[in-house]
Amino acid sequence: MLSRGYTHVPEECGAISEILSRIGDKWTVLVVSMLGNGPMRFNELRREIGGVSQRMLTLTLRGLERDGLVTRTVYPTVPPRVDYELTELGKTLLEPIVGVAAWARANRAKIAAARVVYDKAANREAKPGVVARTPAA
Amino acid sequence: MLSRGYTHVPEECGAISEILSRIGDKWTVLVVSMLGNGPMRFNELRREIGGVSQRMLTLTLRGLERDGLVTRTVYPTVPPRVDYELTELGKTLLEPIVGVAAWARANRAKIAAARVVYDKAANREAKPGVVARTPAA
DNA sequence: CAGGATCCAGTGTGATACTG
DNA sequence: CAGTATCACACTGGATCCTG
Repeated sequence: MLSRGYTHVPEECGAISEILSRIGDKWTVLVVSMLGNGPMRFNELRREIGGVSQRMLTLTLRGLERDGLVTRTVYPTVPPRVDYELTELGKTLLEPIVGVAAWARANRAKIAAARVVYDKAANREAKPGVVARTPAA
Repeated sequence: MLSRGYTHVPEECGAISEILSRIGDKWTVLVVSMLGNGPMRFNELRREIGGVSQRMLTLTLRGLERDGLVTRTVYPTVPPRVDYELTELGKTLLEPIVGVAAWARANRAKIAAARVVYDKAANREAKPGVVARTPAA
């Protein structure tokens, strides 16, 4: 496990961080996951994901296209039809991504519990008798 | 995989998305990775990571602590000494995280190349003869 | 249907200065 | 050493309106 001899290369950190924040944005993982089931149209994705604005879905897809993770296929029909599909590179991303997603799903309860504990402790030590942090909500 | 019968549960998406953006922020993955090598002190982390502001490192560590992923141990000496260490839960996160990090490291060249191609194409069709997008940088 | 353009609010991030 | 406090700012993301 990372043995002990893990060599930290600062230069790589920048690059990796950048990619990480790409896939760490609000919709990328969701979109890639959905596309893992096969090609989808724009509004199809929009419906399935739910809660994503038109703008953000467009931006997310553009970004993924730019990074060579999805292809965008336009059928010049009327009304227009656009299919999005994972590239081979995109499909390889699927595996690590579902790994993280699985972890998140498996551990979100523990995390939620940890937060409750932490917040409670924070409130106690904050200033006993005074307002404290959580504003009632 | 994801077989075809992947069931999309919108409720889970919210929760997963939230966790994803937690670990998808700018420093979390880096910090967890470093801590994977064993406990570290505040400024030790700061130095090793490089480029992280004091504020952001503090915020990141607080967040991880709140989520039960790292422990914070204060030694009441002078000068003060604080050790950060992964919890058991934190260590389980290490595996999926290095999976993604490995993917990022392995494919950043392809991504960079894809961007060049995409941007070049975008520039050509943008307005032939005019400035175009990349602002010189 | 797909998505471009605009405007606006929230917040994530950083620089700096100060403290126990 | 290990923070906290404050400010300033860019960027993310959403709502809305418009077009081919």
